[in-house]
Amino acid sequence: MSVQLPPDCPYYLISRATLAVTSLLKKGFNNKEINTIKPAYLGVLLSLWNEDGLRGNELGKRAGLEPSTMTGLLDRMERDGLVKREPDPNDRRAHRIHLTKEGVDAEVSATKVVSDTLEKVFNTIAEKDIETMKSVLRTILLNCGREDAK
Amino acid sequence: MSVQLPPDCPYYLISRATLAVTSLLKKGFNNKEINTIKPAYLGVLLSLWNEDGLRGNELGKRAGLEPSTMTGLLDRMERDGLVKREPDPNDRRAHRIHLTKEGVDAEVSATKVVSDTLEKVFNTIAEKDIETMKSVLRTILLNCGREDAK
DNA sequence: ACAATATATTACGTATACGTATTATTTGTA
DNA sequence: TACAAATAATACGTATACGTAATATATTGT
Repeated sequence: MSVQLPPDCPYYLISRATLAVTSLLKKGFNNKEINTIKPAYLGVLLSLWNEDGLRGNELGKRAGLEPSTMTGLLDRMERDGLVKREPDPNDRRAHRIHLTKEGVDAEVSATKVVSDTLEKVFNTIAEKDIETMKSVLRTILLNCGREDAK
Repeated sequence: MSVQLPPDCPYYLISRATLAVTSLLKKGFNNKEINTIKPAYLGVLLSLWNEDGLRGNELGKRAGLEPSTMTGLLDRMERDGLVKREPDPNDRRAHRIHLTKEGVDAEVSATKVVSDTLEKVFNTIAEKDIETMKSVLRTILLNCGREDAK
């Protein structure tokens, strides 16, 4: 494969698309009753809305993030009042991450922002093409030696 | 479109794929004669190898980056000896960005790292599926209100 | 010609993510 | 059981990218 100029390079397009969608989500989270949520919080929130009290460890795995990334992310989420770290009674190395009331209450409006945004971004695209893209992206992750690809 | 859990969400997959490929490129640039190149430099370098002496301004447009992002990027590239800012004789607000000898010389080995990496990442994927993905990504950029989509 | 506007760039603060090193525990094994 | 190895988390430095505000210079419209 030859090196292509940015606008034709798949890597360029993937990078730009990531930034563009992230930027749209950020805007969505900025003019609502929920202005404490940031795009990076979503991976954690989705996991916790589904199952509260997971370890930072486990949250990182589910979101595909390194442990050292989780530290700062959870710092910001705690600062913004969405979660609280609690000591794990069974393992003194670990913390359990619990949603605060605010974190729980954010689910409805945050979910709406996310679906509205994804709707806007993806609704003009044929379902089968999205599936093709997802499959290609999973293969890319595998080829990069990632387990995240499931 | 409903909010999907991370491993099934196209946005999650796009984000992870971006990080995974970037990480692979970074590794490629780390055990070679060229250890000053970082993935983010590529957009600038590709433009300058093609046409030296562009403005920071123009480089940002071609790479799809904000002007304020270019400042830091060019700072690091100058620090790493790849480019040099020169005053633009026709416009005292502007700079022309010129490759140093090291920047020029890096082309061959850097291009090799990039093609080897992209080869590894994409070669198991059918060409038509890559094209489908690229087309979907361009539509995503358009739906996000980006001009980058060309 | 000059005021208003636009453009090129930088400065600064923040978010996001990594890698490496460190600390505190827990687990597994000799 | 003692000690090595693994695990959970944090600390720290760095890269990457944005947005907003500031500065300097050009361009435009009157």
